[in-house]
Amino acid sequence: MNRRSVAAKKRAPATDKRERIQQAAIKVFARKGFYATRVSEIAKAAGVADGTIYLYFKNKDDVLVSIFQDGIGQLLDFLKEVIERHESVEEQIKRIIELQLGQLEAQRDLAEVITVNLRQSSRLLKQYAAPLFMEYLELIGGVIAQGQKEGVFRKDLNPKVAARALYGALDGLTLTWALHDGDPASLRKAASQFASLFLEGIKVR
Amino acid sequence: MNRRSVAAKKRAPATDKRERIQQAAIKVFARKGFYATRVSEIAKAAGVADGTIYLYFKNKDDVLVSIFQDGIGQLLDFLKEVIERHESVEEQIKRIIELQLGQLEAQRDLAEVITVNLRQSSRLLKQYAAPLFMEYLELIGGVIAQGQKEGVFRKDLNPKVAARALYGALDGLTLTWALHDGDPASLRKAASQFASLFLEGIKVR
Amino acid sequence: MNRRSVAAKKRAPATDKRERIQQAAIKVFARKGFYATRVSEIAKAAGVADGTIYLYFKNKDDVLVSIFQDGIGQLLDFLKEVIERHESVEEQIKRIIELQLGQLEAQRDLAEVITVNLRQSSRLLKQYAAPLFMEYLELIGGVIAQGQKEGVFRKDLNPKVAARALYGALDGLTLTWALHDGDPASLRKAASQFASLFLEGIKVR
Amino acid sequence: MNRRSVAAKKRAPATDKRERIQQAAIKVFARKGFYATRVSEIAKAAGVADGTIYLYFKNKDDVLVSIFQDGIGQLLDFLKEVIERHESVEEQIKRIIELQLGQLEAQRDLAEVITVNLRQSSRLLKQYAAPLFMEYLELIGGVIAQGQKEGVFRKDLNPKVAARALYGALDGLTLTWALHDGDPASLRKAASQFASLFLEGIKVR
DNA sequence: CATGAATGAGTATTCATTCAT
DNA sequence: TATGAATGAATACTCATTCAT
Repeated sequence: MNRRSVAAKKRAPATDKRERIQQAAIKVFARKGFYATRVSEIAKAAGVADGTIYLYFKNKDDVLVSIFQDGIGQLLDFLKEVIERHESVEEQIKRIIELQLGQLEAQRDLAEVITVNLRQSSRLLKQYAAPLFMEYLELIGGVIAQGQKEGVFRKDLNPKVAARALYGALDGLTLTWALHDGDPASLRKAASQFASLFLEGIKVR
Repeated sequence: MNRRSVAAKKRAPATDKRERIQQAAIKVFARKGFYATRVSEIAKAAGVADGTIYLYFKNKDDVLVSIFQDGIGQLLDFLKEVIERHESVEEQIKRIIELQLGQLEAQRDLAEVITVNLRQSSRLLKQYAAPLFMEYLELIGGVIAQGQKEGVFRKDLNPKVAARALYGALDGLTLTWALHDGDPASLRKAASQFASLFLEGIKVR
Repeated sequence: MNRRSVAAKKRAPATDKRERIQQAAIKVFARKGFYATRVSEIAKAAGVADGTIYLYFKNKDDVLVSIFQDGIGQLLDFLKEVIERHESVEEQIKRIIELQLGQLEAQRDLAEVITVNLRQSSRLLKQYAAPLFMEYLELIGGVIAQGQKEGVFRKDLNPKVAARALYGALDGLTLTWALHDGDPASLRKAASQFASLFLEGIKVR
Repeated sequence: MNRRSVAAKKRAPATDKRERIQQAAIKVFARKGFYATRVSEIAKAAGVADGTIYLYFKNKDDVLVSIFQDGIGQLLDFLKEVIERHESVEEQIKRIIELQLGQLEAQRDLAEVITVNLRQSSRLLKQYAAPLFMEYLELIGGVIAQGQKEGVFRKDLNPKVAARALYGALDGLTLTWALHDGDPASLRKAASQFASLFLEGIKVR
């Protein structure tokens, strides 16, 4: 404990700074886009020198990737929790929807970075985002497959297709919300409406 | 026909070259992404000199925008046609889904450019894509509202939310398809499955 | 005669066009400067196609050089006439001053092109302008030397120095006039005042 | 002294580099002209990287303008000193002539840059040079006006015209010297001869 | 003679990254 | 760890010139 806190004294400020840089980057990326953002702008927004960024990240790409990984990683953790809680699959789907939209609602800038900026480099998208994406989609697909096995969800739908459609719909709602609206209430309302639409569509009648 | 060929004598070569540049750009953009693509690469792929591109487009951005505008414009035209044909709203939704997926299925590179590359410049996305995008969404929203008026679709769903979700789901299906799968059959199958899911979810019971 | 007029039918329009291009170039050069002027702008101002300019001039430099040569050439011709008229040297100096200022007063744009634009290319200045310049200066120097021989002008002044100073003073008056004033009357008044100043300064007392 | 060296610790290297770039630019501009000079050539001559130039100057234009401003600024400072020393106006005129020619004689390249290169961009000339130029002319004009008030100089000459002619003559002498001669002695001799010519011409008899 | 579409060499400027302090 | 001055590779775009018609 003592050792940890001693170590913390040395690590904490560093972690702090890393996070400060990430937060600054999220803000600037959201406002100007990844390519239009200068490393010096991130540094300025984070209150550090340009060179300092390279002490915490390999390069500019790495800053974006780390933001995505941390963001989607958190989402994955939450998702796993939801699934493990053994609720009904129907309830799980509801939670997934609330989670994805709710998570981002709280961090509009992060939402824009993940939905928009990440696509700015096909290379990054394919290399880093896709695998995590697939993991996320597979978890959702698993829930749907489980629902089919339980006889709750229609069996004539490919779970992967349903999962992709679900994710895409949520991404689309987030995108238009992030670009135009920005009102938290509207996103929450959209979430519940879409949940109803999706569940009615997928449930066995 | 005769008239067309007469007109062609003056316009065809120019239009031809413009289109050749666009097609070349679609290919290169899809492969390397917008920002990573060099103007000289587009020129080379199109078989023209670098400077020639600037006789047909204002700048590199303009090339991307024109691709999107022509692509989405075509989609809009088809969509309007579908709606005007006075089919049932249910049928219209089916056609919209087939249309959007079918249109892109035929042009995988274009699909990737529109779903991925366009988001590479927030500025372009907001400035040029958003308006056409909104028009597209409004047309879909109109179909849904019409269905509600006819008593066919549930009235507890906001047409705009449903439209965005629909578009997003299709975009998501296209994205994963363009990035991973690429098999035309799978996209068509996904289309019919998703149509069923969406319609079951939105119809009045 | 008949043959000449027949030939004229073929040559006249050509000469016409050459001059039209020169006049157009003078206007545009004066307004935007040599380097900032596009060949296409000259073409447009002259009402010809870009390529046509290359039928009458070797290149863009050649257009400027030809303007200078024709302008200074005319000045040289007039100057020789003045000297040959056997007036008193004092009278000749007066005429030179009136000539240089008067010639340009009538063509303000040409004045700016010669005083300002020609210096825009050191290469052109050294290669084409300098020799003609020297000829001009030598003519003036000759007048001064003649005045010294006649005992009218002070012998303690190097004729070359006096000639350069005379030319420079006139150039300076023209430059400020072309850049700021532009009122013909003021240039004429300046001419007579400077003539008085210069002659009083050079005459033997 | 001590204070200067302390300040130097922080400022000197920067100022040093800025000046090194200016000196290099003067050399290259004089040899090749402003437009024909590549930024990379200046950088190479100054022994810095291309990008470094942009840490000290806004752009290529700014390099030229700064050279002129520093050069003419120094001349203005000296000129004010001369005038403040309360010498006779006649003496002041002599000093002005010696100053302008002497100043440049010591720096032939700077002379060529100021007399030739500066005119290469009408825009720069009008925007940056003209104001300082006018200040210089007004100082000279003031000396002449003072001489008229004292009854030493002829009152039938417009002080502004006389000042412009004086400046132009000196500029002309410098120009031909910089382009052809280059012998310091000849410029000094020309200075005294021209001073005599000008003063004899302007003095009341 | 005249055209103007096409060419492609040529360059100022930016900005991610480094490294001496 | 932190800095930020210096680097220099990399590239969109321009525009004088050509040449097929």
